[in-house]
Amino acid sequence: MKTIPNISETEWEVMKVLWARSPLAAAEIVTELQRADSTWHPKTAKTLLNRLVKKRALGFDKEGRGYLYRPLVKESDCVTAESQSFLERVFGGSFKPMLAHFVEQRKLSAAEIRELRRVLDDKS
Amino acid sequence: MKTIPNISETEWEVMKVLWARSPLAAAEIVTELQRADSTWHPKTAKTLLNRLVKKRALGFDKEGRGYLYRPLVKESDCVTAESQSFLERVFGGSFKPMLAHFVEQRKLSAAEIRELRRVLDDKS
DNA sequence: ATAAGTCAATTACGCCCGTAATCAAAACGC
DNA sequence: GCGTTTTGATTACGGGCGTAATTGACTTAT
Repeated sequence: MKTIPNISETEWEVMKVLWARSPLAAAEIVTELQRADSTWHPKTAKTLLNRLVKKRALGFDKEGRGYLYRPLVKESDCVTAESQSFLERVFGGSFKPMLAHFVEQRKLSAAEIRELRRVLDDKS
Repeated sequence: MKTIPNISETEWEVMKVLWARSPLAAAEIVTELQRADSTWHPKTAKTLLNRLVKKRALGFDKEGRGYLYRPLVKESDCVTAESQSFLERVFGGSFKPMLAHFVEQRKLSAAEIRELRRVLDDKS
């Protein structure tokens, strides 16, 4: 059983790039990060890549002069872990209050609610 | 507009106690924390109380020999902030995939789904 | 009034995180 | 072959966090 490492807010951005497309070289990852937020500094990205490799969230294959990075953990597993932790911490683990909170707080339109209901219908 | 301070995982436990009942003295808070998790150490709790006061999540009134602590931020505001951040980070801010994920991953019973549907109905 | 107990304030410490800069090694251009 | 560029590795540094011990002030019991 592989345990999912803790992935910080900023690290998550890096993971998202690689979950969307991999393997990628460091330079490509930086480009991709900057497309979403131009303030990304290459050095910072490199540090995060190293940390993610160290915590075994990413792996790499040597490719000529550089590395090609790829995820070692599945996005869905990270999403599940993160969601569990959030639900537990904020709503004591119970789903209904969470749904109620989001529905309340986001003042959804009738159309959106219909859409959400369909999500439930699909699963019943 | 008061900005909600960042409240860490462990600090959140302390806040929950005071959101449930306040004001409380430090000793009472410790007792309450230990009811949920007996490994809580009083010194640790005190450190967290200090930090929460410093970041203005808690306030206190002098009461004789000690303090009575009380929240300065509303639970609902913290829940909203935390939920926003989570939704943004993990699901790119869109609610439907989040609902789908939870419903999928938790394999809810038909009865539970009916209950959830009622939450939606109440709001439409 | 002095000792002992009770709190709160201060200090500690190692790890994580955001944000980089510097160093070192390899490749490429000439 | 040698300097320049690329890119990975190491080092930096201040702040947050989890976990607590130490110190200091005030209270209380003897």
